[in-house]
Amino acid sequence: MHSFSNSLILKMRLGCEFYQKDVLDVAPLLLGKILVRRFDDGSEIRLPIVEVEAYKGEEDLACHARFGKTTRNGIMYEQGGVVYMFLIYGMYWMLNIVTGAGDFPEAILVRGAGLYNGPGKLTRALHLDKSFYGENLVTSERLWIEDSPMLASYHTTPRIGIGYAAAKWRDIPWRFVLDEIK
DNA sequence: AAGGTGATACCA
DNA sequence: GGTATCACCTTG
Repeated sequence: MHSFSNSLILKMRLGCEFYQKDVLDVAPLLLGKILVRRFDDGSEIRLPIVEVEAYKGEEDLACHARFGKTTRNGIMYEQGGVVYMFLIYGMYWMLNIVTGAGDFPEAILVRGAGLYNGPGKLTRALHLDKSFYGENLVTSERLWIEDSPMLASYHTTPRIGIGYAAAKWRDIPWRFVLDEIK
């Protein structure tokens, strides 16, 4: 009875309904969920998500959609549950989870999972790159997120690396960080 | 404190 | 076509 529930609950992939809500609702819910990367050889890396940031709409002056829809950010306008990848500083691919019901650009940057503390280090460790642009987390065989019964507290701060944005958006506390377990 | 690195987006 | 701009990480 105990082992039964372990294997069922701990390996439950999140469905589209999880992602197709407001980005500010989904972002904190993502903390503690298990990011799973499956490689061609069948091996898997499973890491609890510990840090995320929300980017919401064209009026959010820190969001890539602030100048409207382009080829790069187009996937942000899709229904939640797909992946938005972009390259930054010529070296690092950023992993973003698109959320919402569609026709509105919003996504969550995954900044940390497991022991990987930066968004660039995480994608390097998981071998995530441009080929994951548009990947569907509900159906993909190589990348998805699983539910976790973990209960955890978190705190919020302003987002990182967006100093160019007007104060209102620079200071808004849309970074969500899992509290350390002591 | 600063440099490496390249896709994207904009202008022309 | 050219150029400015980055949701970073490492090294010193």
